[in-house]
Amino acid sequence: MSYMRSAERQRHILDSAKKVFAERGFHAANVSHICAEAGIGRGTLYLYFRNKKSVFEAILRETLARVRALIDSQRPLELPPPETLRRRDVVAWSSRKLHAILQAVFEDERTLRILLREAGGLDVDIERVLGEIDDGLIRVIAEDLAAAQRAGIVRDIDARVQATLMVGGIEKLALAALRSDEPVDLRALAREVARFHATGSIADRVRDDADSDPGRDHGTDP
Amino acid sequence: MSYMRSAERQRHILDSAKKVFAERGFHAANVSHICAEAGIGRGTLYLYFRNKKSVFEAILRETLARVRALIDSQRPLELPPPETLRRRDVVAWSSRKLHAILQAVFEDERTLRILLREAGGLDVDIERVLGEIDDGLIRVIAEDLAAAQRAGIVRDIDARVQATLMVGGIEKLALAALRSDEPVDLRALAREVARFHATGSIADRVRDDADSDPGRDHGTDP
Amino acid sequence: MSYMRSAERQRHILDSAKKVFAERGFHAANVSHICAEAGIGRGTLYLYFRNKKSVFEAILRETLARVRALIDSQRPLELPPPETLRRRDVVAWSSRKLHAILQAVFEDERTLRILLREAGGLDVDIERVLGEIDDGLIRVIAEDLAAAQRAGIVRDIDARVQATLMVGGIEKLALAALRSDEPVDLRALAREVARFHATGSIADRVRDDADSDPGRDHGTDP
Amino acid sequence: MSYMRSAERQRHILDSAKKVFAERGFHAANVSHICAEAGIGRGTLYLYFRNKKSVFEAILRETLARVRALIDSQRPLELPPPETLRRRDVVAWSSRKLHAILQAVFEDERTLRILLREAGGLDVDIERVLGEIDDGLIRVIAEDLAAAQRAGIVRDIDARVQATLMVGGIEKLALAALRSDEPVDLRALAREVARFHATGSIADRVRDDADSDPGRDHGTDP
DNA sequence: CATGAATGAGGATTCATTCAT
DNA sequence: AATGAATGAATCCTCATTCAT
Repeated sequence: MSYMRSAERQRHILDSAKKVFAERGFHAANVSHICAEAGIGRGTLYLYFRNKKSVFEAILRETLARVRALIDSQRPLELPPPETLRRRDVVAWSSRKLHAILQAVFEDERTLRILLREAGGLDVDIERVLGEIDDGLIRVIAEDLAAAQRAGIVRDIDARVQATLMVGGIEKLALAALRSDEPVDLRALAREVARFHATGSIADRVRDDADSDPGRDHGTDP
Repeated sequence: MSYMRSAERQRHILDSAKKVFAERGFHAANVSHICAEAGIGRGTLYLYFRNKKSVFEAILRETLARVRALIDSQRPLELPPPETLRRRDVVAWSSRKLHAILQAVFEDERTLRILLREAGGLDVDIERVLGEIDDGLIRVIAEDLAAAQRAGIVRDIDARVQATLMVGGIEKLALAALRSDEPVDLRALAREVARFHATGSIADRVRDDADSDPGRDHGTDP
Repeated sequence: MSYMRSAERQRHILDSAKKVFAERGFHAANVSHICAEAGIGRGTLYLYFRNKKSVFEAILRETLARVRALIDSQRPLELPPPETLRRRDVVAWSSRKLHAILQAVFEDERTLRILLREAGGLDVDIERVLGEIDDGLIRVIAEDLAAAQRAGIVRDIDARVQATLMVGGIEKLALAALRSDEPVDLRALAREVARFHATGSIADRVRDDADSDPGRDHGTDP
Repeated sequence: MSYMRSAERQRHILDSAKKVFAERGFHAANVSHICAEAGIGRGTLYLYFRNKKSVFEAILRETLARVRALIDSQRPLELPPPETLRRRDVVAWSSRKLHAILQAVFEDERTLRILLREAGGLDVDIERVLGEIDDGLIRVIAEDLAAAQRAGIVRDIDARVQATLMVGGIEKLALAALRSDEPVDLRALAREVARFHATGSIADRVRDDADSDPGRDHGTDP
């Protein structure tokens, strides 16, 4: 491969590496695989990255950077009074918001695959970055939830826990899709999660807690 | 190490391996580490297992076996009519149920750690087992949800998706705990998840979808 | 190669390595060369030594150990009064003494070759060991010289400098021999050096410094 | 780096290389280090030298050239009759002569360091040059010694062996100085060696070999 | 002439697995 | 059955050298 400007080439290597890491995982991916994919000599990679690990880290850091950009760009939401909204509006809005966030973070399916499959067992530096990505993503969602709480749209629950549950749920759905080699439709996932989390699963026929009849006390384990 | 009958010894190796895998992850764990932990010679391991991978697989298969046992032992739930229940009863019941399941599957923290951190990047056989565990766990929960739906206690939503979200959420919470080296309290996690999923997050002040004012339709993306 | 007891095998590897290092020098000697010479697999070497460098260091340390043993075994010499000796007796005695020392240190020609050819450019740890060997060898000789001084057999000169000169001289002669692929005859070298250092090179016809005519002072540089 | 004529630049590279080689030794010195020191691009070095080895060789050959110049410029010494000299005159003269030679050969401390530390373990071509330098240096000194012998100032000993011993001694002293990071004072070294070699170390109280009393036989260890 | 991006041969080292004892 | 010494395939990385610009 002929000359290529430095930044361009680094980008190219990163993309090739992303592909290889997504397909094989960190350990099964050899430096040789990456270089072959990038169409470069094995030594060339080391002009742009300190070692294999740092290529991987660079990929993760790009994602982390996107997450941070998201955090930085976040403005306190301007929300209408709850009385003017219907539940389906909230779900739709929340779904769109979620989708935007997911799209920004999981840019492409390869990134998604890498993030979902390399949960750990790697180097400690790498685990930290993975943790920060998780953390940032959860925080972004939690902040929107908190804003919605202040606006009276969302119940007064622990926003961070709620956000963690949403992220975990989404990732699990995505992982299932990846496992069956279906393409992952982030928009659909976002919609699904938004709906579930908004509505709750208990049927209306169940009585409200405030209801008079105390009945027998639940909650003791069998 | 003194005399030990074959089955006993295999058990012992498995436990030692579980400890080592939980601490270091599959790749960083050497056969030497495992044998040292088990107090046996390196050759001995190969009398009981075909290779390193199959030790790991055996650990996962034990978990899978527990999941399957759970599936097999599952009886269609006998549930009271929804009108006799209050929401908090449902949450409490669901929380207990969930906890029982999680406890059965994630036996001990080591297993949990292994399952959460080795999401992939490993061998294809191993990934399949991981997938089956996930699948089974989700199915068990989904079936209970379906039963609750039939009993009119749970809304008519996609039980499998709901179960997936719950599992994903729980695991994400657990992972966060593991990352900060806190012990994982499965009961607390189960309670949290049960509550969130039961109730939903939209505040009561938001109008019902059935409400008269049609307004313009929000939220359906083109 | 079949089983061999640990100490024996380490010895065997060390000998093979000594041969290879002597022939090719540290850098040109590959681990593969050493293992091929020893008739062992490449991994086996690492059961006995941490790495290539430490094999080399072990060889040097053996020599250092011999030097130290020499130092420890050194007893203050019992020497006859100088008046009972003739110069040739002193030379003969000194030559034998020197030879014994050289033989103890430079055990075999391989060791000699290694020590003479790897003067430096290597790792800092290794250079230190080389320095200590040099130092010890010089010290042993210097101590004998000092004893001879106390006995009035040797002039009152700086014993350490004298010893350094002797060692340097011997090594240079040996190196010249090695370069022309002659076998090194340590006994002959010792004799030569002993003679030169004993007698001095100025002819008798040169006047003694004590002689009357003071003349102008030659030789002290400004 | 600004414009520089070919010869000048080659000179500049050589000087930079000398510095780097002296500091790090041949193997630890990278082409990159040299080029960085010289302030040139890595490719440029190859316009002036065939490869890394030939840079090193060029440095050695410069020294060899100086040695040869010394040989060529050597005129048979005009020496006064020994009876007109005192021993201290001889030492002083010999010391100055030696110093002049050493200075011419070991031009600067860097050269000295390179020559002393890279005794071997390198390429065969390089070893030959090193051998020739040694050889030439010894020959120059030997020839002066021979002249002094002819003039009756120096005893009738093997001049070449004597010269080798002197060179070896000097180099060992120099090496010790280098090891302790002291600057090497060639003049002092020359003086020391001249003195030792002139005088010899046996005390006057030891009887002359010519003495009548046959005494006991020599050569048996005490 | 000068550059430095690109290259890939070469070498050290690790570690799962085998097998003689 | 148990061992652990021996193995060598596998892989990362360095760095002298080339060559397109």
